[in-house]
Amino acid sequence: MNKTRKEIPVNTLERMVKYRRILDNYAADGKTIIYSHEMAKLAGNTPSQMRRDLMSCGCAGSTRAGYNVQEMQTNIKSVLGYSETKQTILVGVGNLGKAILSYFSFRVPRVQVVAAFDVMPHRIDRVISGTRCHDIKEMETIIKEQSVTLGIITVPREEAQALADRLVAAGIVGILNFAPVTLDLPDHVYVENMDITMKIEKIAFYSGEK
Amino acid sequence: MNKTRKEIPVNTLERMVKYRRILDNYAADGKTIIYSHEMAKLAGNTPSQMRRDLMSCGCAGSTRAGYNVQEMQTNIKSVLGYSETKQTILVGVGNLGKAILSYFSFRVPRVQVVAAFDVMPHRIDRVISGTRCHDIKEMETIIKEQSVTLGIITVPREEAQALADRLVAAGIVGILNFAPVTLDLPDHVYVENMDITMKIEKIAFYSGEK
DNA sequence: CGTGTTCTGTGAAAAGTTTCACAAAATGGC
DNA sequence: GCCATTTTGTGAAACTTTTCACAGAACACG
Repeated sequence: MNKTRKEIPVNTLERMVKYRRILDNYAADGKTIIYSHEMAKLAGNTPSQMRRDLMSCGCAGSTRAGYNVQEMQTNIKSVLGYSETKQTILVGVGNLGKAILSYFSFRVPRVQVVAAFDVMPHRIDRVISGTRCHDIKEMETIIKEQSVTLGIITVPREEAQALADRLVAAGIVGILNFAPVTLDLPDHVYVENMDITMKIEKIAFYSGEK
Repeated sequence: MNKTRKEIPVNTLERMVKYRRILDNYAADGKTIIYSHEMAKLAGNTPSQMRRDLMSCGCAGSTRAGYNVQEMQTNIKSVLGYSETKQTILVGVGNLGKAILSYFSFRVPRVQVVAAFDVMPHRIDRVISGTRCHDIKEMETIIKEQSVTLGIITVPREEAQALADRLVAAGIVGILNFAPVTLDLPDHVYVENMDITMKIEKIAFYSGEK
């Protein structure tokens, strides 16, 4: 799509989101410059990795004077594509779904959750953290009407694949999947899995070994 | 700790958890052997990566006859350390905390959530998915009494660092952090962050580009 | 205006991970 | 029992990511 984008290493991109957050807080304190070692401390990595990452997004610091916070913010936001907003829906308004709705309502700039869906009658037509929950029957209609491109799946495992198929058929091209299954979808759909189980097992594995 | 463990690449380890899940389902269908390409299909990766990963955990297949499912299950469980159970607590019983409690109550074999904690009086002494929520004042006591080593943080961002410090002071050595901050903790503590924001921004970035 | 110090930017090495490609083994059909 | 086929196991190549190490720029201070 954009030349610059393609060149950014995946891992760097993941960290970039974190950097944006750090810089927002840092700037809120009225600070205007920051050194790579300060940022590394805040981000939990090394100064030299910070500098590489900043290079990737076209941030130039100046020797001895560090990096200009505002310029970095602008660059990072431009790299992450903050100029365009992506319409998003969430399906499955259980505890997890609700938690995520409250998360997104005020924290993710470029992603707008336009609607939520569920099958349970008692959830339908309620508004959670500013997002209305609709009957899942209306899903395809709303996706089309509002040009929704991203979907968040927070339904039980058994229902995830069928739901994902429906989302893709309706035109969704990016999915955040919280169900513990591997979704089998066409190549043009970008899927990320949030595997809570995996993370906790990883901690169980590595903790107490250092 | 264990010689075999150290040699397993991090990424392979992450996938191992997924493999366990896949094999559990696969075995439940009464199947006893599986080929690397079948498993790759189920796991969403390539046959050759599968074979490498299986090598790392000491699984040997036999030419033309594939891998023995039960043997793989045993090996993976032994690599992941399923013989010992780790005591875990969760702090912050909001929507996210509740969602995670229901997740863990029946899905993660080696990790046992022994207690939850919150500050809100209306949450205290309630039982969520089999786990009792206690007053956070009792936290240190329960950690010590029950030899808890892992902690899951699902409190608001502002409270996360102070909470993490308390957990570490009480003896916790592994933390799963859902708050969108970088925790600053001693080296001996293993921390994993679940950064929901990051994942959705990543999807927004990559989707629609393939 | 010169010297010492503290930064950045970056080539190059190192470390980590995935993919390729093919030999060797096992199976089934004939 | 032999040939064609399928599948594993694995060296080696390719690729990705991190770390090292240091030249050069900028500033502070005398």
